Amino acid sequence: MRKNPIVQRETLGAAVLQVRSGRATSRTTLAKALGISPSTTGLYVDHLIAENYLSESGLNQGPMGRPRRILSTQAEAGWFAGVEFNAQRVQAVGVDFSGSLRATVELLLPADVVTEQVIKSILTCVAKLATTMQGPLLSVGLGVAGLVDAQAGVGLYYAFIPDWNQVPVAEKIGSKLNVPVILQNNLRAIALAERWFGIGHGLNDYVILGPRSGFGVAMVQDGRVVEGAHHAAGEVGRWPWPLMGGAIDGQELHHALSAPATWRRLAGVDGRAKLPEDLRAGLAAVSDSAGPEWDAVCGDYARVIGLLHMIVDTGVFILHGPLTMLGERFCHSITDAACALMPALRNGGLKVVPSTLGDNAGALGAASLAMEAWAPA
Amino acid sequence: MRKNPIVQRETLGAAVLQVRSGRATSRTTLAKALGISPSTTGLYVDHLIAENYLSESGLNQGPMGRPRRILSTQAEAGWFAGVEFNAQRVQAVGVDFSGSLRATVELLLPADVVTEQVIKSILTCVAKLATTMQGPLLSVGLGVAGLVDAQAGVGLYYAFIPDWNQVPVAEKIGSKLNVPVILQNNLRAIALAERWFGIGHGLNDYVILGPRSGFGVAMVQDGRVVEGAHHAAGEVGRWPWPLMGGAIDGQELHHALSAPATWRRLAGVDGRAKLPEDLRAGLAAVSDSAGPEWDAVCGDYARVIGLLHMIVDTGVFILHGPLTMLGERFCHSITDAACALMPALRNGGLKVVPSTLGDNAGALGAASLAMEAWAPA
DNA sequence: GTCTTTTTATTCGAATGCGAAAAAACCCAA
DNA sequence: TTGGGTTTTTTCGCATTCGAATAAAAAGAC
Repeated sequence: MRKNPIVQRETLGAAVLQVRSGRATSRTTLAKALGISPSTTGLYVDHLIAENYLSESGLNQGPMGRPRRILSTQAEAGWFAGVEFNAQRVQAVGVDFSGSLRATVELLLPADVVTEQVIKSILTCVAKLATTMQGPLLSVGLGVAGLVDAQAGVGLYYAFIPDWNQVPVAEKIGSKLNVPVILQNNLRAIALAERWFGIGHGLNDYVILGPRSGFGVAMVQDGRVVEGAHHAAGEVGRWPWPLMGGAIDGQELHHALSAPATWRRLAGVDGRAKLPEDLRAGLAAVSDSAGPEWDAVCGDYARVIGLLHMIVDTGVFILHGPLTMLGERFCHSITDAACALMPALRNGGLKVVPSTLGDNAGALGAASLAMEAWAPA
Repeated sequence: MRKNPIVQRETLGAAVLQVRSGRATSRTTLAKALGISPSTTGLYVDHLIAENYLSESGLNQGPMGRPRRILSTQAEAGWFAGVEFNAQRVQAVGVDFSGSLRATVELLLPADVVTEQVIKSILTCVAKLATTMQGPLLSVGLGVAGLVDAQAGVGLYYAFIPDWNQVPVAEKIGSKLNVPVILQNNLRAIALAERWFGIGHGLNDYVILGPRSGFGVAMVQDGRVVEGAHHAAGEVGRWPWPLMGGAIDGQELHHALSAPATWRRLAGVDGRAKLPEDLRAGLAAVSDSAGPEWDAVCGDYARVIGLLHMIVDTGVFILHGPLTMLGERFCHSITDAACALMPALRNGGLKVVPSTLGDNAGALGAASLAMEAWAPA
């Protein structure tokens, strides 16, 4: 047995993250990943095993030498809640300590929803999850629509809920549940979801494309989610459209490239046409991928993505939202169109891919927030 | 006298930076800035004073309590060289340990310059500076034209020097001078120059606008210079132009908004017209700030800046290069035009300002690189 | 089998950084 | 002038972290 008690909460949390993500599988690799000495790492691991957060699950024999003692997270050590909402619904997921999705809940919101109802629905979702999850709830991540001050835990503004203004969400939820509550804008949460559950695994630079009721992007640069000086990074939906239009008629990008607008353009109906019940299904039914409408839409996406790419130099664009139903062919058409429009992109590894995550990416991202923020008491 | 010898080079360097920047003026404020305990900070300061890097320069009495013992950097402790080049010239500055500009050198390059000549000219500049600077040379910062891998210390590519390809500049220079050599793209170096010598002081988010022979931007987000996954962040010069043009005629943004192109447009001459000897003077002579050309140019700048602003959400755009000669009126016109074109910007604190730094901003930025990287032996 | 090589993990003394308390330096008021 | 209040700086013991050496665990050679 070792000697010292341990205190560095932060480092313990970081260690668990490394193990959970699979970046560190043994004491030695963990030491390297955390940048601390092997001896200290041993102490930390001992402590985490004693507290039942980690366990050893067999040996891993390399080409030679003493085999590594494989470290794993203990799934039963507790769970994380990830909740995301917009004006229509609340989605929530429960994720065990190993990072596996274990439960899903969805709650529809009435048309004239107000702040207090949203808060209550969030709490309801977490309570429902709690009935199926085992172990204690460790922390809650929240993907919040609209502008968010993540640091302060405050929802600043959301156009589709009238009284959603300077709402101290983290405090409101946290005081009821007595666990840490972490906020982030829901699109930026999705960026984290890709890191933990999707294509973003191991990537340090990528962009989430979020054409939904509006159009926004979330950027990850050098492993960090970009928030912006006024929490508004990636709000390209309000770009003027067309980009070079001389006359100012108030048209903005999301009028042309939001998910409903895209459907209308592809379906060849005008602005007054009723949207399908299920937009995803409607988009999946778009079969024509060669007509002039298709080319026009892909060209528009290509322009936006190309411009973005040249600014932030990321490379991978991950398409989210209903438009993922258009599949690979859509992403390919966009890539092709971008290279055709912008010579500068031809050698530059531009890649557009549809997300492999489903409709609950936001909730998964919120759960990722919770996981990343957690540290043992 | 205290007890312990000190070893954490990194922390010593960070401490000096805090003092030099004026963010920390006493042991206590330094402790807070560095996030280490006051007791340890005391040890570090003792060490730095003993080694003659810092000194105490009097007392600062607050409203009550024991007065702070003011810490200052020792100007004579050594000096930093900052060198910047492009295809035309090499500029270099010598900065003393307190961060004051002390010497300037410029060297013109021949029209058909090749890599080895550039390296030699850089060394010549440093040697010239050394004759006027006192104390030992501590480190060299290099603002490199074109694509740069800062981490590796390699100049990747620069269009205007034919054999500038995968040049291990840091190694080449460092091995001659036997001091650390730090590289960065020259526009990104300017971003650092603004932090240490200009408007960027205290700002965490801003963008450098660099219309010169081309057009690029450098971004600072959350205090960090953005480099991009392929070292190409901010290369907006290759945006297609006009942005929404249907036909692909290979026109790109820098054809319209580079410094020479801007002069031509404002002067009302066509592409074959000869440029003035001194572009800065030529631009300063542009008196008409109301005609249709002026509006067109400002509108174009406004578009670019507006789009950028909505992506990265920074707020302050600092104009660099020859166009600063157009002064405040140019920046105001751009801001006005941006707000007119993009309703979303009207409440959002968009600010465009001309840099107060002169022609040697790049060299100053390179010196900032050197200062930021230095740590005692 | 035993010994060498290689890699991982642990032991143990040394030292670095921290926290709490003390000291120092100043103001102000009585 | 003296004592209380306030803030900065230093002292000092303790605990955490590190580095180097050691132990452990396997593969392969002989």
